[in-house]
Amino acid sequence: MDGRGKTAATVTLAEVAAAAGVGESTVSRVLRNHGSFSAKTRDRVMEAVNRLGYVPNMIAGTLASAGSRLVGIVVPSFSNIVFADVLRGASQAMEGSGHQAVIGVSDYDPAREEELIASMLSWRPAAILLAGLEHTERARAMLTGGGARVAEMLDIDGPGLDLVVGFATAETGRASARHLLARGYRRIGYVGHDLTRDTRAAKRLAGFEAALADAGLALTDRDIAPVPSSVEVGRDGLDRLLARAPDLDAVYFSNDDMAVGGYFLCLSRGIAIPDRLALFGYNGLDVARLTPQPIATIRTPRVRIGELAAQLALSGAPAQTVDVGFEVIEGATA
Amino acid sequence: MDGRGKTAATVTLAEVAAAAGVGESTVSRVLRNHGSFSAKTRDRVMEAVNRLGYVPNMIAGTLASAGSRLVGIVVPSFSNIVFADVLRGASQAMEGSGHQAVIGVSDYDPAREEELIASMLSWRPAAILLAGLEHTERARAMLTGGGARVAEMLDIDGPGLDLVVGFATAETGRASARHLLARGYRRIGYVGHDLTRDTRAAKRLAGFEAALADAGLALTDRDIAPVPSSVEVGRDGLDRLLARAPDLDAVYFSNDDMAVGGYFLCLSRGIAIPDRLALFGYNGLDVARLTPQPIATIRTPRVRIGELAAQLALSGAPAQTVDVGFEVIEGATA
DNA sequence: TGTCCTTTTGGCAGCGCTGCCAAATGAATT
DNA sequence: AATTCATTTGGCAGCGCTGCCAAAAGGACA
Repeated sequence: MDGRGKTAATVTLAEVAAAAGVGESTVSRVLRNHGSFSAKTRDRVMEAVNRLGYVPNMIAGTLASAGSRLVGIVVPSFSNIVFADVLRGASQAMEGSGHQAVIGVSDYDPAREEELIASMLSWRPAAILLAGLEHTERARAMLTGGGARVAEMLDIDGPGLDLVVGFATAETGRASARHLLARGYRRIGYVGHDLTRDTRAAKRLAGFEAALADAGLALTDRDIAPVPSSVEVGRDGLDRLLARAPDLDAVYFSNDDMAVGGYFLCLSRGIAIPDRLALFGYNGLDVARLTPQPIATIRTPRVRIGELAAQLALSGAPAQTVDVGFEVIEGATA
Repeated sequence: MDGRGKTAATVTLAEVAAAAGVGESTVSRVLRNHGSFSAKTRDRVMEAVNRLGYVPNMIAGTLASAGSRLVGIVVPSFSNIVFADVLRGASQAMEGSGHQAVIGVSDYDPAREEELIASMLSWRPAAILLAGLEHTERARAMLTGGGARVAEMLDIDGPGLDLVVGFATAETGRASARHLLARGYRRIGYVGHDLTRDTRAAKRLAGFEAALADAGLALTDRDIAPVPSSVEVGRDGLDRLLARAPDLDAVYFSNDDMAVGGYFLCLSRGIAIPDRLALFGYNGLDVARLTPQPIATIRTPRVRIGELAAQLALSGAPAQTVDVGFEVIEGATA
């Protein structure tokens, strides 16, 4: 009554063994290419496998051998290209090694992340990959249980649970500020999105402000919308900001989506970039590189991060923190 | 020697049962809130669960009960927002119902998709969600096995295996052509990306050309780059196309990323839109809606498609094809 | 207090596979 | 032909959980 009609009786390894006239363990060895068996036996087994359309049952295999080939990945969002890139890298690394990704979306909610971690752990994954270092107390406790390797990605500003692969998040904010200061900008504003959820954006801003403070300056004004980042939010945020502080000479955006929105606003309004107003983003997004004036931003090796995290976690590397660095893209908007 | 040290001995249900002084099946019933048990028993069990930090083993549970709570999803790419949206919708629908997504990326390669389907099937998923209707013969055969529900998403132009949720792909191309024709454009070009891999883009173009043919017209020229779509490829494609056919009055792009690239080229070159050249995209992307002139495009309910596909597949709905439709966005570039 | 029915509980046989061990087979050597 | 050693093979006990069934414990009522 649940629509999952078991019409085609599932073929089991035992049936394959019977059909091939060999023992179960022999079939198992052949299928996993593990242990020794004669060429003749292998052919007999493979013939039976193909004839019966046998599909191995990983569930049973995993239970018997303890240790699955699943890798749990929890990201805050699918829509943000940052996580898409990280996932792509991780997928690449898992390809071939026979691992499968079980993916969950936390929607930037630590409680939801905790839930997802709990249910992933119940699949006894070989590793769990997470974004950032901030997790609930209970999540940390579950993760420290020791069952699975843990890799925290993107941010290395703090202590990790096991593997940490990323870059110095606050430092990207500092670097952005230094870039603007070096170019002579002094009346600097900030346009951002929900910082309580996006803790890494908050860390960037903190770094940015720290660098300003080092130069004896402070943000002239800021506009922070309590919603997820988007092109639209960036555009409207800059609009509001300029209404309040028309004499800004530069704006730091919480990321490139936001900055592109700001850029579009300037285009529409005929605001000269960078002479009248400089823009600085974050992420090194494709679209931000291809606007008529490439947007000044910071590029981070996201695909590499996902790849490296998966690689290290699955290869049994010792607990460590890897700094993959970042790169300031000068662009033409600052 | 593989780094997956089982330091913390895994707590089993039997241990919880012993600690709580009840039988195993009682613990199982309490944990799944299934069957009957007294409030007192429940408290005793939960206390033991929390004290021991018990994490249920889904692998064992699934094996015992036959029928997993995993849902396999194969998408062509992570980077394309289309699939990110579909995944988001599917995730939403699975949330709460206790299902987990096992996700694989085929990179638009049917052979790779087949491999992924095979390995997902070995996890005995409750359902498999796929993009499009084109699959290898062997993939179709495996899917028809009956073990899992199948939902093919995004495209409904053809026969499906089980559930099909999407819209008429070729018709989107037709609608785009009709829109341009109705506005009086006659010298129309096409800028596209690798059509052998992206079969849905090919179907759109076929529909577009069919509608032109109905009006006694044909594409004036086309530029098809044998690479994945991107803003850059769209920009460069339009550049080449205009070099060859400077008198075009409108261009149809394979999608919005490409169209945004074309739009940026026009901005840089000072090409007046839409008077000198009209642009038409596909996808209804956020960024395309927010350019100074919103790009004419077609919006498809992608999140809804993922959501509906997962919903139907997991609720045991009968095999069917659902047309969720699409919408022409007039924009300001055509 | 005894009877009957409902609710609650525990025991245990699998689910399909792998890992271990012992047995069988074959090849090489005396 | 007998012995030794390496290779190949099969049997079977779990892995941790669920589903079934029978047994125990309560409750209602006579």
